[in-house]
Amino acid sequence: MRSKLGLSQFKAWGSFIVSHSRVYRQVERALETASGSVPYHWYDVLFVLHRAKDRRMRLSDLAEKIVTSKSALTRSIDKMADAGLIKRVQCNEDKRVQYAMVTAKGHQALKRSWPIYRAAVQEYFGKHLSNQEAKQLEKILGKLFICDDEKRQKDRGGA
Amino acid sequence: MRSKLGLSQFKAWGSFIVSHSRVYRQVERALETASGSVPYHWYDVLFVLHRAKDRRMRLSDLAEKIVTSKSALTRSIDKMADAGLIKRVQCNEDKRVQYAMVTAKGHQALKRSWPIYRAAVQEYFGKHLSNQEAKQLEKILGKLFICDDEKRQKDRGGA
DNA sequence: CAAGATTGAACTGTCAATCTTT
DNA sequence: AAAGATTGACAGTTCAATCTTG
Repeated sequence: MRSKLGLSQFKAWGSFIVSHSRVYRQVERALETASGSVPYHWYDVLFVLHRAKDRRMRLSDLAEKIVTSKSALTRSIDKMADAGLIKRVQCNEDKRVQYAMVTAKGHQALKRSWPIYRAAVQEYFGKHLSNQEAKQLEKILGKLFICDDEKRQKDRGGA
Repeated sequence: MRSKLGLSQFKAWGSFIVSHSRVYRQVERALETASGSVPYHWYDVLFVLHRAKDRRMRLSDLAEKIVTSKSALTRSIDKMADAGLIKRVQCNEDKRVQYAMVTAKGHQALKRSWPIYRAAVQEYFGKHLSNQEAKQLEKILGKLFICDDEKRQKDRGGA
């Protein structure tokens, strides 16, 4: 915890940026080009909603979970609703609130996309790491955002 | 090296994605909002050009180094040239080739931005990692793209 | 025809402004 | 006035088509 950026940290930063851009793009592309799968961003939305209580979530909460702005989410949700993968539901207690809810079709899309997603993550990421390396990596990267999460922790056992 | 994605690897992937999006955005924003600094993307271009031979590089090579498409780079370079930070230079031997070259003004912009960039990387990334962790991280992440780099290695000691 | 680079059209994400509800 | 969400204007990205040179 020094106040000035060390060389090791700077080099690690470089690897972080480069590895992410390479790997992420490849996974993204794998999902885009495979037939029967949804774009990464949609996958993410479906995945989070699927695990949420009643398979629905407030748009604000969803925007925090996945990482987008509210306005971007509004637009994604519109498109996904057009595609029939999710449904908008108004909240009765507070009419400002909109829920996004996975539809049966959305659930199917998630199930169809999962093998493609899994295979891509394995190919471009998992394949290159031993179990030990993967665990180390998770632990180290966790330090980068745990501080944030402690602030915005509204996630009450929603795993 | 298994053929199926393991749980450790999948969890590491999750950390990878989340940590990157959080950290990267914050660094990006730090550069955008600080006065006298250039956007991250421009910084990256200036940084790479600055270290290149004669402070210039072919657009194709540059596009490979930083991670963008050629068309995106063409447009960035145009804007940066408008801003006076880089200069386009035609190649005499092969008139298809365009070089991008850092100008004095570009060099100054790089120097002005560096402390801001360094501070942001330290604040949102380096601060959270010990030297050992940083080294481990770099080593592990290196495995993710070394395979790619071996294929496209045209980088003859350009460090 | 291939390689380097550029352009146009379409798309996506972002900021600020706005609308509704509390 | 603040919170949740949406919209319009705009900037940046991408794909395919194009232009020029080799």
